Amino acid sequence: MQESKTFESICNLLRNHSYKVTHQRQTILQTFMEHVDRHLSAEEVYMLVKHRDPEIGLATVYRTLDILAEIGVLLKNDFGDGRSRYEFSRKDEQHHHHHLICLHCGNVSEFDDDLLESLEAVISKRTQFKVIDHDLKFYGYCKKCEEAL
Amino acid sequence: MQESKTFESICNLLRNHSYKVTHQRQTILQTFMEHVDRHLSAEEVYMLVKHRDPEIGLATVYRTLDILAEIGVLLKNDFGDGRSRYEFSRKDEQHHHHHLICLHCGNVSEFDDDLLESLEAVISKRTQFKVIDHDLKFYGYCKKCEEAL
DNA sequence: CTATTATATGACAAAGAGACTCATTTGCAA
DNA sequence: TTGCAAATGAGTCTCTTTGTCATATAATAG
Repeated sequence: MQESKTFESICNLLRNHSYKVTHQRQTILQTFMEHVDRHLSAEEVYMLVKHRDPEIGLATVYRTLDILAEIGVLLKNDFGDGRSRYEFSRKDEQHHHHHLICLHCGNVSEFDDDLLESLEAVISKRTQFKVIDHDLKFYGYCKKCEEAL
Repeated sequence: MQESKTFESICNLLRNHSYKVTHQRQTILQTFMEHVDRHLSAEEVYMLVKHRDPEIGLATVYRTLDILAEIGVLLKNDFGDGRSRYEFSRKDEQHHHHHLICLHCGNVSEFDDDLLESLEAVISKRTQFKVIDHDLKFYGYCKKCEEAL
């Protein structure tokens, strides 16, 4: 079935795709796994990684995140704040979740729903567009900010 | 009711917001209105505007588009191609349309639907997030590209 | 119609994310 | 252990967008 995303399994995934498992990639992956809850940008990962190994360069972080996204470990998101943000992809999800983006603090939370499946079908029927994927974002205010305002 | 978006009405809208109606802004607006069908980027508008008045600077185009978006004439979109793209906002639309983005040619078409209204209600009920706006994009292949592939 | 003034403009610099370059280093297979 | 393709780090470069500032110009008052 679905292979659980352990550190080791991801290293194997890299090898299966002919990518070398360098210590930089391991450090970046490890760091990322310690912050699954957040939607980190490359720069943020870089900062966190620096603690563990100050030798790692920013370009390597960019390259590694790209690769992890390419082999399906991470998802690259654009929340409109001018930088890409990554999250672990949960392949077990049929249709990925939607994001709730706070206009005040920028925090991103998630929401599961499969309403879009039916909408994709409607689109295919009504238009000539073959839908492959979708991206749904909600903008508003998280509880904390809503209360503070 | 809803004021129709004529050139003149937009000029008045500018004045109402204490913006001057300069000849540059008029040229940019006029140019934009001749391409309502497309989702132009600042650079593209700049190119088109150059024909009419080669003196207009790129910064002015950026500033004007920003202003037009701010006063509700245009909508600023992010289709993930690394630049903002503008379209006329149709205030008469309760809930704005969604975009169908072709992964091959990059062309953007539109799709109307109000399914999201109910989804926003569900979110408000199930989470503590106060939804203000949403953004739904579908990625896939337009008819032309689908046939060509 | 002219003077006044705050706003807008154009040219250019600069910011910021991210991709590219290339000499050096390093997994890893033989 | 060796060989080499792949990866790395440092720096440069690109691209979109914003900032700066001296000059120009709408809108307004007179």
